[in-house]
Amino acid sequence: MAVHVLTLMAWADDEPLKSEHVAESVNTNPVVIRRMLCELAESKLVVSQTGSMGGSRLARQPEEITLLDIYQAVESRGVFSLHRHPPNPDCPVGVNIGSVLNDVLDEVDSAVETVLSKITLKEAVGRLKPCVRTVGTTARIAGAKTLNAVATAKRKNGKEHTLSARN
Amino acid sequence: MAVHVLTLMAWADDEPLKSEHVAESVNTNPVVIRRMLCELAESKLVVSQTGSMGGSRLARQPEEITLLDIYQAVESRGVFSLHRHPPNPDCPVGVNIGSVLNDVLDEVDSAVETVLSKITLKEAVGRLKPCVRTVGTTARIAGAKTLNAVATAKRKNGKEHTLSARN
DNA sequence: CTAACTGTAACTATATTAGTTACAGAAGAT
DNA sequence: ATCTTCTGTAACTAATATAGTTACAGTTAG
Repeated sequence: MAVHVLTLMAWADDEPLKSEHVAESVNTNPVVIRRMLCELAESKLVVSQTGSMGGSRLARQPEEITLLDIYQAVESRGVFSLHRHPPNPDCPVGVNIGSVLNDVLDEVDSAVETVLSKITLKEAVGRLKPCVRTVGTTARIAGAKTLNAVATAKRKNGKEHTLSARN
Repeated sequence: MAVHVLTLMAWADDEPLKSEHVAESVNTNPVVIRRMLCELAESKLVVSQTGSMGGSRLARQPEEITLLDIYQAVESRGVFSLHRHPPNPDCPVGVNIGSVLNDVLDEVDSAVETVLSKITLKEAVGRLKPCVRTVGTTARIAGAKTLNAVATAKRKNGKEHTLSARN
């Protein structure tokens, strides 16, 4: 989800976006977005401006933000987690399995990080654009204003709920 | 946790283990173990025998089971998941972000799978043994019987709860 | 000063997983 | 045959994590 949010901002091209409008695109609540933006701000990925005409924009250029940066900013735990209760210390396997698993987890994590570090936000937007083009070039030129319009249009509809997601 | 269970079995060297004893080592409930064992049995990683003197053992040799096999048997969803609700289809970014993210998710998943596929159960046990040796060689020779003894010893103590885990 | 924003606390809702109790059925032991 | 010791599985409760909601204080442009 955080990737979605930052992609929006990269797409809006330095125009500050309001949490309400971002929420419309992500199809969620503005507060959820603001919470996430706070995390992203702590990691210096976005800057927000309070007050009227405020909003959030990227703190760096899209080519200087990788998916790894985003992942580290919002994801607290690693890819997998260990036992919820510690294994039995009286069992020869139980005592030592933890350190073995931790080594494996470290290997997995660093593999994931390697993949994510190779993808920048700019690339993500690039992967997006070929599809967007089919809608028409006006959307691209309009930038942030388009999002605004979309949000306004959506506001009059009821809510709907369907699938599942975290990024 | 599944890795823990299968490591126990590899360690027990083809001796069938009872769910109750495995549960003692993992420090959880026998039913939780049996549920997991059922999943592992569906994936043909273990075989179980009902009835008295029953139990479970590995269906293949430890060197023929990788952590990827275990991961795929037990973990239903990929490493990350997508939006819990679908993004706004009226937003140019919202419509297309899903397919972009799916591509990324696929890359991440295959990186994880590559790492896991390179580690066999036999190796996991090997990483374990240097530590176990410090306890004394008797434990190693005793095999399944040792687990039994450990379980019996533990049974008289109260319960305790502390940390966190999934594999 | 006011309107339009963000930041954040406090709470509720939902989903996933673990743990528990209970019991039917399988197979060795007698 | 039947008792005992196991697995398999259903049905429920508990714990945890995340999302969503409401509410409001603080900030800034006009």
